[in-house]
Amino acid sequence: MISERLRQTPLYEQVRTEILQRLVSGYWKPGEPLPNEFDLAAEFGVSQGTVRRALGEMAARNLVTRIQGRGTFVREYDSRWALFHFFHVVEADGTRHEPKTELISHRLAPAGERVAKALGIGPEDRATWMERVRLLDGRPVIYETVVVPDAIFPGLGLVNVIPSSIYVLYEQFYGVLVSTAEEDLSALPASAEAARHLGIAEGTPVLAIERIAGALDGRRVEWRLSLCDTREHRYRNHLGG
Amino acid sequence: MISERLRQTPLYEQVRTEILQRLVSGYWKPGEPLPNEFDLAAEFGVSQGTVRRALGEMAARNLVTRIQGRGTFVREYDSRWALFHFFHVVEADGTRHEPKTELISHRLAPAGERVAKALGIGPEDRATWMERVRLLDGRPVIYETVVVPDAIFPGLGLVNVIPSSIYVLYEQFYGVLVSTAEEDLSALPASAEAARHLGIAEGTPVLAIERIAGALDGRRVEWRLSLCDTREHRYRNHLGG
DNA sequence: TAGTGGTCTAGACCACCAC
DNA sequence: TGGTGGTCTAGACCACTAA
Repeated sequence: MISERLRQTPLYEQVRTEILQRLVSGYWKPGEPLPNEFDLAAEFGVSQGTVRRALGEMAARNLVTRIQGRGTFVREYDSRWALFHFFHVVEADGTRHEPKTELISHRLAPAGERVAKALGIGPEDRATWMERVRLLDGRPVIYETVVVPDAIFPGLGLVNVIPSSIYVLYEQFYGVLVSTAEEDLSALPASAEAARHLGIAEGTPVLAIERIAGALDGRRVEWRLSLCDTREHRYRNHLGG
Repeated sequence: MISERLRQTPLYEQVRTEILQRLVSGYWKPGEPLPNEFDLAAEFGVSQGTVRRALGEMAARNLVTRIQGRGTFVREYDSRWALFHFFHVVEADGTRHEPKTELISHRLAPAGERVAKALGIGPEDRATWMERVRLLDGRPVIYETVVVPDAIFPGLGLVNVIPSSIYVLYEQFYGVLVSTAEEDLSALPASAEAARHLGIAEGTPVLAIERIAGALDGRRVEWRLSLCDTREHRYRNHLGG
């Protein structure tokens, strides 16, 4: 029950926050339908229109999916959405292809200064380190290092199989839904290691994407450094509109 | 007057489209207030709520600014908004600074194959070419080439002064409001020319941002190639949320 | 105080889906 | 056919701005 009339915050924001907390807490799980608007309105003690507004905003943020005639559903992780939202690799002609992923290494180790600072944890805190190569048409185009805190993903460093879409793993095994990312882009000469994995000469310019991914509840859950060979591919950004 | 009840498209979309066309056509000019919701509703033959929804969506897309107690205003170009929306240069520590701009050259010439293809014009069509350097703390960090069709910006190639924020010029002198951008990012070795302007060694990796900017009415109005020295600065992207 | 946008409600009707 | 979300309306009241 919401409906405190002393409110400084609008009712629809309170409703949105309450619904969000239920998603975060797992009270409603990905893929499940929410109660309909009238039931939610009755439960929260507001009108249907207020619930509608809250749900509409959540749909705009991709937290729920609304389907006319069927209902409102907790968003399931869609690898294509992620791929194109967080990783817009395109061919020179603008077409998009889904890269394949090969896991190179995978271990438990301290986070270290740089990652710790990015994720807001201690440098000695344990984390799972993964190295991967992404391939397009069988040729390596991205060499990346992914680091996640063991406190948030316990045991991930010991698992045998890491699926290609790691964000699906985060969601389905740990209930962590990645919803935001902050990326810092720069150009670097390829290190010896990166050059080896990408099959290019050491010192070749590579696009470096340092990403901090955030979960629904605002926690920073992943640090990632992607080194991209952009001689034949581009990283695309669409802004505005 | 809208309100055709045979509609396939919702009324609020028709209202939005009609208002957008008035912005594009200059019927309402940047900075000017729109009529209030009731007057617009009466003019279009819809209810206030429908106008409200149309305006709310336009506010979300940054086309108008709504201020409680004052009214709804046609958005004026805000250089800071653009800078951070289209060009998020950040220091290593994440702070943002507005770069200064120096115009290096400025001439009228054919668009050429690459630009013509990007802008959807003919390679022989005339265009204004501008070269600029952007500086942070007096040091060059970005060397960029900006090309715009003479058909859209007639005489720009002959003007003496080009202001630092070129998008303000587009808007105030030509009524062209840049609202979208598509960017392709890659890493390149600095050419001799870029190296000279950036004060770096030839072959140093630079971040290349090839941008096609779109106007409110959907026309592609600018092609731009920015070569960024990212040794001490980053280009930041915020996704999701 | 008058006028604006912001919130909230209540209810009608439509479009779509599943059964 | 019944239930869902989508659109649209009408009207009340609030919050903010400006004169």
